[in-house]
Amino acid sequence: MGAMALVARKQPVQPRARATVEAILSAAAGILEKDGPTRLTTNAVAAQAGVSIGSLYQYFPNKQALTAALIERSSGSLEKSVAQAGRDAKTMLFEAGLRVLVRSLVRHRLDRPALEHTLAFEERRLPLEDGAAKRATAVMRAFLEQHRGRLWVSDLNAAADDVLSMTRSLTEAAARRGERNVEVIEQRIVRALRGFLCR
Amino acid sequence: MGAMALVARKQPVQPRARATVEAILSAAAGILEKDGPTRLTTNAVAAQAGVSIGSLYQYFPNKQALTAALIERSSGSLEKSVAQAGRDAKTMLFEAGLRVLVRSLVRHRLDRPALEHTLAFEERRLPLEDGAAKRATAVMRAFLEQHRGRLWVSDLNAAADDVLSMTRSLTEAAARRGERNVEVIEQRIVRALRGFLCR
DNA sequence: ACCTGAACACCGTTCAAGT
DNA sequence: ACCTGAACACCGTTCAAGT
Repeated sequence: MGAMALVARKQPVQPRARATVEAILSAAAGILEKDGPTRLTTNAVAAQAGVSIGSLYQYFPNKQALTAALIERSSGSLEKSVAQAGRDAKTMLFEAGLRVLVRSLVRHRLDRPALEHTLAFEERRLPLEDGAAKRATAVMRAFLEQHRGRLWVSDLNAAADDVLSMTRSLTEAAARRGERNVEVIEQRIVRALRGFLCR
Repeated sequence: MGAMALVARKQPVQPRARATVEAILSAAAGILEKDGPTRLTTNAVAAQAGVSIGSLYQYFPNKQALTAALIERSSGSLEKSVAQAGRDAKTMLFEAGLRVLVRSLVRHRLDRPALEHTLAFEERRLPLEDGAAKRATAVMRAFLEQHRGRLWVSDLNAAADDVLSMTRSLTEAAARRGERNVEVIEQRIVRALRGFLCR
């Protein structure tokens, strides 16, 4: 029994192996982005990466572990940029700080909308402890705490969660309509968030 | 070639056949809700519905058509309740009307959160012309139009789209945290929407 | 340490045969 | 008109054999 393993089975140590893992991950990302989860087959990934199916299973114990690795990679890069935005926001007034934080979220999502949308969906289904995603929420929470005085909300954790949800869904809705202007989207989201949080 | 068929292959005419289709659909909904899309296999659906796999394929040309049917069913019932809310809202002040509309959306989503979440995700991937979902958006658009004077927005279609997105994501976030109090959730969403739309 | 590809169980889908 | 289940191609995963 035991929960299914979702972490990499073994770390690549030689450069050749690192290249293999890299090729597998970017092939998976490409397929997920272009054709969606249905077409993400381990055989297709191995073929597109130019390695044998056996090599794939040497580093990933199963297909879900592949997706999990993509999620970790994505939320890792998100965490980085949100953390930086959080540091910048510390010395700013509420609205400017909020805008900087929102910008980092919008940029991340708008970078590869189709891929990020799928990953976000899978993230909720996979039993992974996504440390990076949690830390991104914590940054938002810390920002809200700093401005608690002007906020309406009682539960800061829930509020940070809601802020990320709203930002995600508004970014996605905009991307779906074909909007690409980060500033316009960002301004709209900040307005929605201000209405939600303040007063 | 040609796009994959997503509509029912043939309509059941005899009562026995209608019962078969009904059993298939509710088995599919149950599996999707309980175990998620990965476990939704045609064999599992047929087994749980108590019919042979051949019977399933008599009414649904492929697995996606099954999901498409669930989506149609869900957005059909959503449309109904949103349309009613829209009629009620017509004679109300802005805020009360908005609340009534939001309530119908929240209720629908909170009814079977896991199922609706999966269906919403699949809906974006499937090339279906979802008339009911579009009509639900149109109801919201009409409501916004009625109160255009007090709104900030320029593009009413985009605004209606955003309102539905925000409502969905905030409802989902709340459901994920275990919240079940419709009034509390509804009030929070209305506040966010007011901030987003007005001024 | 790393890679390969045949092999097996299972899933989507079809079809010939039934009532 | 409706139902059945064996059959086939394909996908996830393993494993014995290689460098």
